[in-house]
Amino acid sequence: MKQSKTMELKKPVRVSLARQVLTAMESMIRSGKWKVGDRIPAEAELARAFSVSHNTIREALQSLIHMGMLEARPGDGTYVMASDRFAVAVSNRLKESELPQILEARLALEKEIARLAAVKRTDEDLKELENALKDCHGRVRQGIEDDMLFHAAVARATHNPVLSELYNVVIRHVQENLEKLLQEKQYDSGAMKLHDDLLAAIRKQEADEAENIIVKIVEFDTVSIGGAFIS
Amino acid sequence: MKQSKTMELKKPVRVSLARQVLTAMESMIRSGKWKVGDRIPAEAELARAFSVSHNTIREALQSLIHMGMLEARPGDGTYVMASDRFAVAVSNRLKESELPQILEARLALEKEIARLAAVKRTDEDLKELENALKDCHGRVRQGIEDDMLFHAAVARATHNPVLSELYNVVIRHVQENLEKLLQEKQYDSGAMKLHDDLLAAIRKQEADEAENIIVKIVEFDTVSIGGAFIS
DNA sequence: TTGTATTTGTACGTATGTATG
DNA sequence: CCATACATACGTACAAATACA
Repeated sequence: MKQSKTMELKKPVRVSLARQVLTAMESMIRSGKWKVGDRIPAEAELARAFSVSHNTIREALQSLIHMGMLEARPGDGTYVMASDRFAVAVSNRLKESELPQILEARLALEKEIARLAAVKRTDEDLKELENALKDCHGRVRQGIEDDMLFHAAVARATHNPVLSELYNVVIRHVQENLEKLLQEKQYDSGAMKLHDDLLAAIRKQEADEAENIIVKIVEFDTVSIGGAFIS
Repeated sequence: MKQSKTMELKKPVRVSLARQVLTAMESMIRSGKWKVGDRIPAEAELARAFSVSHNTIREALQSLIHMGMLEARPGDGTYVMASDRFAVAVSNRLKESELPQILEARLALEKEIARLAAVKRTDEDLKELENALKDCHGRVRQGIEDDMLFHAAVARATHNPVLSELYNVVIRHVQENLEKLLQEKQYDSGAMKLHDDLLAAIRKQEADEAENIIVKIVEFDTVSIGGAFIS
């Protein structure tokens, strides 16, 4: 009875000061003016800079803190912890999920990403994929990290930010779990040849083939994790 | 040099009052004590209820407001707008995305969801799917809404909350776009027979068949939207 | 070890704008 | 037009935690 009286009109004409400060700070972070790890100016200084009160600054800061983009350290300062609220929110959700569920989500995204990359890749994408794969072959030690970068490059080749951003968050969690489980054990990706095959399929723009290869790659990672669990 | 002085120890012993209030409020919303659409108590009342200051309450409220779970209406009150911060964050990200990209994400999720539902469905899941499909056949008018509920039931049958929660957000955006584009036009889902086929495939636990059917269903929706765009 | 400055955390009070009846 | 209730904003003060000399 109260919400839709005259009409279901939105009237965001009025934007609170705290929200203005919040968006200003968020854009400072997104633009890189405040980088991850930086300590931002003290509340009093920000209040002077924005010409608003201490409490207004505090409201904006607390919002960013609660959503995980900033961290306040009493007696020290306030530090930038992340640069993307979407990634933070998805990451927090994944943290309270089981690994098998995350791996299923990864497979869902990765299969379609492989297909789309094969269909939509440009010549520039191919260059980047070749470079990423070269890094994989070069270093044996940091296999997992380079492996992730190659997959991220494939995701970028879909030219679909929704899919690639989502995938990046998911694959980061998978990577962290892989690192925990296979600490000393050489990663040594037996999937290395499969990566060459994947690049070849994407180059030929063969979607079905790309998907089949990705399935094998993900299966490889999955049994690695599963094996580490059992043994 | 500053963050890891003695050790990289976490010390979550100290939890700010505002954060305690925030989590308390968030659990009130998640638990359903504060439902979507409800007006929550005034700030002064909350301050008394939680035995904290007006500003502390305000900090917690503003955080929930800024992340989209609450909405403050001056001279009126504060209302609950959403019940899940993860869903809100994903939804906000989708709002600034193009429909084709959202549809690609939907296809990625839906294909794997169909496979997993076929593999993992229980007899209880089958019951729910049959009921949801019955509703689809019953009403012709609200085709889109019931259609969405059936797909949501399929997602639930995967028993993977990550996938199903993500899918629910995505499909809601697709639905809203469908409704906008096909307002008066009867939805009349030519995909209706396909839904029967999908249920049959899930019943037989045939993953490949379920995936193939889902691809056809999504294609149907996609051309509906595309056609509406062109004409 | 001690003390001091800095910074965040908590709290109260006050004034103003805005919607409702 | 007035009274009420609520949100918004500011100012101030002090407490607690940390850094650094």
